[in-house]
Formats: sequence, C-alpha cells, structure tokens
Amino acid sequence: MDLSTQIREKGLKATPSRLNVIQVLGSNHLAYAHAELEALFSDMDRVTLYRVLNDFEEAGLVHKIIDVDGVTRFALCKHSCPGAHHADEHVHFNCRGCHKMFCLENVPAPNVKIPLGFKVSGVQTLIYGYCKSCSAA
Amino acid sequence: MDLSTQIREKGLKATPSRLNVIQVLGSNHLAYAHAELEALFSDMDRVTLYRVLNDFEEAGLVHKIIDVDGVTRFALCKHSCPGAHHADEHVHFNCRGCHKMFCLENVPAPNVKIPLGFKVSGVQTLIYGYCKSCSAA
DNA sequence: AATGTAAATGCAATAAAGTTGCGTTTGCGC
DNA sequence: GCGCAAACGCAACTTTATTGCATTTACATT
Repeated sequence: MDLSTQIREKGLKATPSRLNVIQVLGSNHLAYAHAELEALFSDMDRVTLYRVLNDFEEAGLVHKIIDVDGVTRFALCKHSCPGAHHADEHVHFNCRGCHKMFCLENVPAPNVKIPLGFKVSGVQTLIYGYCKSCSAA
Repeated sequence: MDLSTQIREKGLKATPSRLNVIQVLGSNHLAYAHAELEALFSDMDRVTLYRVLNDFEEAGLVHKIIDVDGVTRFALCKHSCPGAHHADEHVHFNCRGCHKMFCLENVPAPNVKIPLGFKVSGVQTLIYGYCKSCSAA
C-alpha cells in the first residue's frame, strides 16, 4: 500500500507536507526530532510540522518518545496502532554520541515487578549508550 | 547527618534556597518538576531554582528524570552518587492522573538483551499508569 | 472536469521552559 | 570580624511549543 493511501485510511488528507514527513520516518528505524525534520524541509512552516506530527500521532501512524535529553521524537509505528492508543512497547536506544534514537522493534519490553497499589498501563524502556558508529570512533 | 552538612560535603554552600529544596526532595520518594518547586517557594528566583537543581545534580545529591510528558523532574538520590555519574538505576512510576513521579528504589532495572553493536551505558525504565489514590478515584 | 466544503496551511502572536551575563549579596574559612 | 569565592537576583534572550485566524487545497460529489 502506498503512503498516500496509508494516510487517507486514517481519515487524513494526503498533503505534500505529510507525504514528505512520513517518507523520511519510514526510511529507517530512527525517531526524529522536530528540529531535525525542520532542517530537512526548510520550506515547510514549523507550525505545520508540529501539526503533522501531532496528527500522525493521534492517528496512530507514528509514536512519540522523549529521549534522554528530554527532546521529543517521533518514529513510524511498525504495526499500525489503534488510534492514539499505541502498542509501541518496544525498547529504544539513544546514542549519547550522535544522539540518534533507534527503535529496537525486535526487543520486547521486559517485565517489571511493581509494588502493590500501582495500576500499570505501560512501560517505557530507554537504553542509552553508544551506537555502532559512535563506539568505533 | 544534617542537611547543611550533606550539602557542604559536596563542596557547596548551605544556603537557605538549597536547604529548602533539599528538604522538600527528602520528604518523600517523589521527583519534583521545576514548576512545582517554584510554586512552593514563591520568593525564590526561578533562575536560582534552576541553578540549585543543576548544582545538586552535578554534585550527585539528586538525579534528573524526564517524565512521560517530557517534563524534567528531580529526586533525591537515596545513596549518594559519585559526582555526576549517577547510580540511580531504579524504576520510576509516573501517574497519569496526578502526574506524580515515584522513585521505586526497591525495584531494580530489568536486564535487556540488546542487539550487537550497541554499547550500553545505562537503562531507564519508566512505568506509567495510575497510582493508588488515582486508581481508587 | 468543475465545484463546494471541511481540512490543512502559513503567518503572527503568545506561552512555557531553560540559559546567559552581570552587578550585588552572602556563606564560611581564616 | 574580614575577605573573597560562591551564590543570588534581575534582565535579557533562546528554544520549544501552542493558539487564532485568514487563505489555500485535497478530494468527494456532481
């Protein structure tokens, strides 16, 4: 299925801005910050970019993660999520060298024993360290 | 050991601002946001508060965590950490009702199997859901 | 293919969060 | 009590994100 159709299936219009963004997000398993995408699409208004990302998140096309520096990042959901209720329970790896954020789709979130009284909705596991390129350098 | 001494042992001066902040952080196992502390100490300058928190973090008195909403929070280190290199590898619980962030000192960070090529420095495990009070309501 | 309309965009203004510089004040070692 | 480095308060500024509104555009319908 092509990107336009994927967007339309979520009830959103397949605009150029949206196609550009989703194409970049789909090109790898990285989570992108607003600033990075803004630099990539210098002709797109920053507000539009904020709205594209928020709309995608609410539609369940992308998931939002905060990296170790507190920067908000967005990555394509591998399996389309039911609306805003994401099933993105995979582990993320944040490189302290290049600051890239990798979605480790194949690494499931580990089980954690929680004290009584807490009702758990989900777990975010964020690993930080150095990626292959950065630990080589 | 009293709070003033604890602060002085880290090479910092025991000022009223610092004593106020550390007293609140020590009163429970919650991680506080800048805005919350600012509201608590309305006479303290916001910049001073930023600096108190940063100095404490660099001194290893408190650790910094980003909550699920991307808000930066600070909590007292139970065991004094060696400088800025924190050993706060415990699990945090973020309530989606009251937005409180609990340090679960007794819940160790789980082991995660990481693909080859990544060099791991640490793991942040952030659980979200509802705390006792909020799930009752 | 033309058209109507709700959705999306661009721009300006504003808000929230964090940082920097600098002159004044203060903790604390002497 | 004195001196001085450290800490503080204030102002200005930067970055990140949000809101309102007028204009434009995707696309369902004819």
